[in-house]
Order: sequence, then C-alpha cells, then structure tokens
Amino acid sequence: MSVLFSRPCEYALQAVLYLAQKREGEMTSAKELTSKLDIPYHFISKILQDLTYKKLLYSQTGPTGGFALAKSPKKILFLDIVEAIDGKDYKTNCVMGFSECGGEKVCAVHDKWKLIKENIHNMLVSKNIFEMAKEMNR
Amino acid sequence: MSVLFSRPCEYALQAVLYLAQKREGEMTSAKELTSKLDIPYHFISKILQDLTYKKLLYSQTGPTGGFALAKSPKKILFLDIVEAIDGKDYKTNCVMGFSECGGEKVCAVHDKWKLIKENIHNMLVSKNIFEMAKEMNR
DNA sequence: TTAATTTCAGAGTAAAATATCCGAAACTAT
DNA sequence: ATAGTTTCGGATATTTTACTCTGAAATTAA
Repeated sequence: MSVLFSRPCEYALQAVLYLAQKREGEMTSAKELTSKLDIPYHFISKILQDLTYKKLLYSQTGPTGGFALAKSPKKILFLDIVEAIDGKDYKTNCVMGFSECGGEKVCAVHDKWKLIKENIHNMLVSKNIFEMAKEMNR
Repeated sequence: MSVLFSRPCEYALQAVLYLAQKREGEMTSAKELTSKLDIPYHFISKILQDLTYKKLLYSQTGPTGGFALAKSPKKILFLDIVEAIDGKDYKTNCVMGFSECGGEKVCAVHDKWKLIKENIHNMLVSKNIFEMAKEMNR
C-alpha cells in the first residue's frame, strides 16, 4: 500500500500538515486528528508521542491539552519528519536490493536511481510545511 | 529495508538479471540461484514458479532442468518484472498516503512526485535486461 | 477535592510480509 | 523399471509491521 515511506511516516506527515494549518500555539487533540484524518486513534497517538519525544511536537495533558508544532511551520521541512520516523534508508539502500551495491560494485540502475534520490530529496526540502499546508487548503 | 519494490520483486529482478547472463536457452536451477545470489532457496523457488506461471520464465523439471528466460533478454524490460510481481502501486498511490489524492483534490507534493514517478518509469524501460546484465558483468 | 479529559508508557494482539516444509509430479539417465 | 534430481502446489511457520488495550499520570475546571 505505501509507496516510499512507512505507514507511520505517512500518518506523521498528514498529522504535521494538519497541525501546520492551525494558528501558532493552538493545541490539537489526538481525537480531533483521528476524526479529521483517516487514522486509527491509538496508532496516531503513538506516532504523536514519538514526534513529541523527538522534539518536533510539543504536548500537554488534560482538557485543553493536545499537540502542537514545537516550532514555526515555516521552519519545518518534510525531510525533518521523514528522517525522524523512517531514518535515511531510502537514501542508502539499493533499489534492486543488492547488498553490495554502493561501494566498489554497483547495480545496473545505480546512477539513474541516484538521480531520482536527489529529486526525492529535493521534494522533501524545497518547501516548508507552512507553504504546503497553505497550498492544500485550496 | 526495501525501498521502492517489495522483497519478492527485488529478488525477482536479481534472478532475472542473473538468467540474462546465461546463453540463450541454458537452464539454471533454483539451487544455483540461491547460492550465487543471497536469497533463501524456498523463497526464490516460489518466485521463479510465479514468474513461470506469468510466462516470463520457462521451466523444466528433472535433472538438467531449471529455469530460463521465456524470451530473448533483449526483449525484456525491468518494468515487465516489476509489474508482474508488484503491480502498478507505485504509480497510483499517494506518497503521503492520502487516499483522496489523485482526483479532484491533490496533496502538497503531488506534482513533484508525479515527475519523479516519470523518472522511475523511465529508469524501468530505458534499458533492456540484456544491456543491464552486460553492464553489471564489468 | 473531585470528576473529566487529555497524554504517556508499556504490554498485548492482529494482519501482512517473508520464509519454510513436505509430498507429489515430471523428467533424465542408468 | 528404478533412482536421482528437479519443479510444482499447497499448507505451515516465523518475523515484521500495523494496530489496540489498559492503567497511570498530568492538567483543568467546577
């Protein structure tokens, strides 16, 4: 089902993008996220906790509590989320699964895949999530 | 671990590329493939059977038996293998996992991802597996 | 201070992906 | 014919990923 990123990573991207649409500092509960996005409650909760632990989100318990971005959405890139959840695997692993590929020996599509990876990286850093959230609102 | 294609698909690509290095018509056993490539015996066997069922390989039982490409490696593309095993998911699914993305509404990186997908497609069709196998031999 | 609402932490379950086993059928060579 | 070697088909097992449950701790407001 998922293409390039893990399921938790996809959910994290969706959630962060949702939070980026809120006014700065406003708290959003896991409950709201689960109803607006189509993500199981306990699962998104875990992911949000994880992002909080990694300092990308800020959280607060109690009523009026919830989650918010830890810093301005203008200063957060897609790449920050992706690397927090999935690490850098997509950058290092051979697209054909050859374990040797990368050093001395290299697979048959290594160079082409390298270019594509650069494009992907570019996609992840070229816009901040504030701009992205704004785009999606239309 | 795997980046873009499923594990079985990665294995299939490796196996087919190995077969493409053989002279036309020569049979190769699952046993040989499992020892040359780093793929579990029973698993690669299944994948080869699957590719045989899908007419990409030809097979024969008994000693001297094994698997061979069903047609000339000059007429087989990477895309043929990928679509046989994984289908077209990477072409249709949203990279952020939004189920609505694609029709009316569209996600924040839809256009960029579309370009990348075109690059990937290009990578899968620009060379046939005969050329690829030749390259990798050096 | 109590009840309600939220996140937190850790364990548990379910489903999907990956890998294995086994007995049968097909083929080859002796 | 028979023994050896291979693929075939279907079931099973294992591992990883996705998802859930439960009880506790923090916060808020009445």
